[in-house]
Amino acid sequence: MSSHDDLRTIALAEFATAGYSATSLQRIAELAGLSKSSVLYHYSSKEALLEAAIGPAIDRMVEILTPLEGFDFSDEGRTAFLEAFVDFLLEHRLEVHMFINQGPSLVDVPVIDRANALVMRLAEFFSANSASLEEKMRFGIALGGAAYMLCTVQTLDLPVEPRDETRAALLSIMGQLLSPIRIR
Amino acid sequence: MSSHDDLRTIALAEFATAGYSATSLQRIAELAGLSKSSVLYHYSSKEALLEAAIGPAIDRMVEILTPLEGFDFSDEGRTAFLEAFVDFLLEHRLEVHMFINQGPSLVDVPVIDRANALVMRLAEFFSANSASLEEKMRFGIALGGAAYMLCTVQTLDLPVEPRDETRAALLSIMGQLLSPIRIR
DNA sequence: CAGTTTCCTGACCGTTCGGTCAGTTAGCGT
DNA sequence: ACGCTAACTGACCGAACGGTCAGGAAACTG
Repeated sequence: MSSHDDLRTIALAEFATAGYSATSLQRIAELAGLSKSSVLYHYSSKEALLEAAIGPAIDRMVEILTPLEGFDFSDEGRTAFLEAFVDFLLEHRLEVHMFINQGPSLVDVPVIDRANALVMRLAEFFSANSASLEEKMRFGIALGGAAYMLCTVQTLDLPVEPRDETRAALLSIMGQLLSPIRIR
Repeated sequence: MSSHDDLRTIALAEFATAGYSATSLQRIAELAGLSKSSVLYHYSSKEALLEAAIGPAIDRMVEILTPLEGFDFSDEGRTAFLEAFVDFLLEHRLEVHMFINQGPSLVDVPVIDRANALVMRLAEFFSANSASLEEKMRFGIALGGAAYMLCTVQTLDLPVEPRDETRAALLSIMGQLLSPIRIR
């Protein structure tokens, strides 16, 4: 893989696990086997590296969400969206963990503002119709909980494989949390 | 309130919202209307301030958890524990948010190691008997989700008052997530 | 072959970090 | 009046931070 892509991957992993502020360019350079100057050759600043790390995931989620806005979440398309959402979480768990847990603390960084706006749009989408307090709380728990759980698999002794089983379980849990109509 | 307690409160709020690494002693000093030297007069180091900020909450959770370990979570004491757990989350939401979301990134700090050990004990307690993958995932989502949601109330347009309603809703959601036996 | 571009580097810069220390001020018991 | 202590401060320190810059090595291009 090219140094350029290497750096993006390494930076994403470090930003997500150690935190953006706590991750130095020196650290990323060492993990990539390069000098700090080389990191700044490929990405003009630390912020540019952050943009490269999480920007594509934000764009992808916007792609998924945009055509659905305006439709009711309780429509028949709900299951299909839930599957797309869960697959997105599984594929971009590091990115989601990043802008969920560090978004509020990194305001004024452009790419983070985009991420925070996306989270707001998601919240509005899920609570589009008659959202009670509990339903809003359910959305917050589902989103923050999935982001946390998917990045703490090793700490909690959770196997990430087989992927299919993880996906099925996550679908079940998220469906239960986000379904506006529940069995009492 | 004394400067000593002021500093603890301010530091906790900043650590939880902006992150430990991203919060400077200078910043805390300014919020408290003191000089950085005064902060280090009351607390011998930044780590000591962190210990004062989240240590008591860790001790309190250990107090709640310890007498229950060894008992099955599905016993009749389950509801009582769930209520105590939810009340703990509501009272110490900033502290929980801190060591849930920054715990993995601050290893080798003694008080954080204590927090991480506590999370492990909690996980083992909840999954004491026959925990399937999905049940472990449910625990992770419940814990991380509650920590996230309770600290993102303003972003998600969630009212923190009335407290009773929040508590009841949280009890309902956490009970549904953590109950080992569910309606299929 | 010469010229250009790509990739990479060490030296260096200004700033901020956590932390130390000597010293000042104010209150309080005697 | 005195000394003692708690609260607080500015000056200062070495280290690490993000970032700049001039230049070296290698590969591609005419």
